[in-house]
Amino acid sequence: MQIAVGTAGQGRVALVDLDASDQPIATVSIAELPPAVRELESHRPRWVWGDTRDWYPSLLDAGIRVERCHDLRLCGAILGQSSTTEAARVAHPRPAWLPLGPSEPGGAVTPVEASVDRTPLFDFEEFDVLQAIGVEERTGEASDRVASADAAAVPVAAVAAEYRRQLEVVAQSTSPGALRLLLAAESVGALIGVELHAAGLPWDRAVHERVLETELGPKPKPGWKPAHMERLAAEVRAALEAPSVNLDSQVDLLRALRRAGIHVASTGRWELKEHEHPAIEPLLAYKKLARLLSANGWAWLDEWIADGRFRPDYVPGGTATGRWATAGGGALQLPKNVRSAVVADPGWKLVVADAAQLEPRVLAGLARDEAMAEAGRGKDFYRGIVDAGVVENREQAKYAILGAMYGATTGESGRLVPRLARAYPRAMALVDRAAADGERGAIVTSHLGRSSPLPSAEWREVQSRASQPEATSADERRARSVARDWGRFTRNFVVQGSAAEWALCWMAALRSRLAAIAATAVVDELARASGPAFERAPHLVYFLHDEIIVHTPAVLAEQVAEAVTEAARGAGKLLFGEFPVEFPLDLEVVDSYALAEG
DNA sequence: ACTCTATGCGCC
DNA sequence: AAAGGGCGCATAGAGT
Repeated sequence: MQIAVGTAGQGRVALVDLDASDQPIATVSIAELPPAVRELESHRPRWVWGDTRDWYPSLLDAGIRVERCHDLRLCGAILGQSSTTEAARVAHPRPAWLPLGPSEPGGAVTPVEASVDRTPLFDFEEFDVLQAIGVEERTGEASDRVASADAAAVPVAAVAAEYRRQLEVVAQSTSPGALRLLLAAESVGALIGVELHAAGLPWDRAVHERVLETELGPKPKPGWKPAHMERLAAEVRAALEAPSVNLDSQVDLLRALRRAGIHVASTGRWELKEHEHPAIEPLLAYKKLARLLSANGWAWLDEWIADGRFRPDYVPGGTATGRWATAGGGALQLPKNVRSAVVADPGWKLVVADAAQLEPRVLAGLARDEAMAEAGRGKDFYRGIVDAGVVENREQAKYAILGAMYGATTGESGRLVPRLARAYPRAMALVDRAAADGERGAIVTSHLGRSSPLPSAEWREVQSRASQPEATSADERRARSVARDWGRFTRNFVVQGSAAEWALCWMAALRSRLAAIAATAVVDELARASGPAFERAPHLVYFLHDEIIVHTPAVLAEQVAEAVTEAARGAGKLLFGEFPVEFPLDLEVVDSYALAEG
C-alpha cells in the first residue's frame, strides 16, 4: 500500500491510495491527521510526501511512528543528479515545485562523458529491498494532542504525479535495483533525522556545567571572560611583552607574535606548535578554552539543552556525498571533552557503536578487491595490511590508506601509496579512475547511484582558458591545480558517498530491529523526556557518519547490542552481497558517552 | 545595523 | 609527526 499525503485546499489534508483510484480515501483537518495515519499505519503503507520535515514531526508529537516513506524532495535530488538516470530524466523532467538538492546545478549544463565502467554489482533485483529496509513497528500510545503541522502546500495530486514520475525514472535508469535501495534508505534517513530531533540526546546539564567550571573557572558575569582564560591571557601578554594584545583578534595576535620574534604565517595551532617560546604554551591553552567557551559554553547550554535533551536539527543528505549535515547546535562536532554530559536516563543505557575503518572497507567492497577485503578480515584493518607484508607498521598502513583515499602526493603518506597500489591494484584503480574523471570535469557515482556535482562554471572557465592557444603558463598551472583539487574531491566522493550509503542501510536495518524488540518488550522505566513516541522503546539518539548511539532500557541493552551488530552485517550484505568484506564494530554498553572512547 | 568573507578549529 | 576529502560554527573585520 502506498499513500500520498498532500493538501486539499481550505487547510485540509488529502490521503490518496496510489494503488486504487485518485479519489482520496480520506480528507481531514491537520488535527485529524494523526489518528488517520495511526489507523492506516496498520496496513504498513509507504507514505509518500513532499518533505518528511513537513509531516512527520507532528505525528511523532502525537506518539505515532511510521515504518516507511518516500521523501520526494530527497529522492528527487538524487534522481536529478544520478548518472544512472541521464536518459530517463530527459523523458521525465522534474516539476518546478520540487526544490533542488544540495549538489544539483541550478542551470543547464552539459555533462562530460565519464568512464563509467561500473563493476558488476551485486544483483539488487534479487532482494526485496522494501522488506530488507522495513520490518515491523508498532509503538506509540493514544494521544489526543492536536498536531500543528506546517506542511508545505503541495496538492495531493502533485504528490501522486511526482511519485509516479520518480518511479518511472527509476525503472528507466541503468541501475534500477541499486537506485531503489538508495531511495528507500535515503527516505528512512529522513524519518530517522526527524526522530533523532524528537527523541533528543540525553544530556546532563550538571555534568556539563562541572566540565565548564573545571576547565574555565566559575561562570563569569555577562561581558566578562572566565577566570582561567584571563589568567592565561595575562601570561601570554607578559611573555610577548604586548600588554594590550587582543588574543581573540587574529590580526592583532599575529602582529604581536612577530614583534616577539615568533615568525609565523598564521595563528593556527599547527604552526604555533613548531615554535619554542614561553608564550606558545599558554597561548595554545587559551585557544583551547576559547573554543570550548564559544562552541559549547554556558550560552550553548542555554540555547540547546532543554528537558535534559540535546535536540539538534539533522539534515539527512545535506552534503554532496550524501553524508548528513546539521543546522545549528554543532551536533556533528561534539568535542570529546563534553561527551561526559551525554548520560543515559535512570534505568536506561547507551549502546555506543562505530564502524571500524569504514571507508577502506567500503572501498574494498566497491572495487571488489579480494586482497584488500582479506586484510580487513578481523577487527583491525591496518594490522591486516601490515600482516600482509605491504608496509612495516600500523601507522604506515593508516597513512597509506588515507593517502590513497584522499589523494596524497607528498610526504610520507604519498610515498607509501605506491606500495598499496601494488598490493591492492583493484581498489587503487577505482579511486584513481574517480580522480581522473574529476580532473576532466566528469561526474562520478557512488555504489548505489548518487552522483557528484559538476564543477562550477568558474572551474570550467579556468580549464577552457588554459586550452586556448594564447594561454600563458600561469593559466596552465592554475588549470592543472584546480583540476587536481577537483580530482581529489571526486576520488574521495566515491568512497565517502558509498560509506554514507552503508551507514544509512545500517541505521535503517537497526531501526527495524529496534522496533521489533520494542514490540515484544514491557518497559518499566520510562524516558519521558524522549517524548511519547520513544519513551518506552529503545531508540536512536545520535548519528555521526559511522557511529550511532541507541538509548535503551537497561534490560534490553544486550538485545540492542546484538541488533546493532546484526544490522551492520545486514548493511554489508545489502550493499555487497556475498562479497567477503566485513564491517566489525567497536561497541560498548555504557551510562555515559565519555566512557565509550574506543 | 546588517551582510559577507576569512580564519581557526571541532568532528568524521 | 607525517596529508587531505567532507562539513558547521563562532568571531573579527571589512564592506554596504
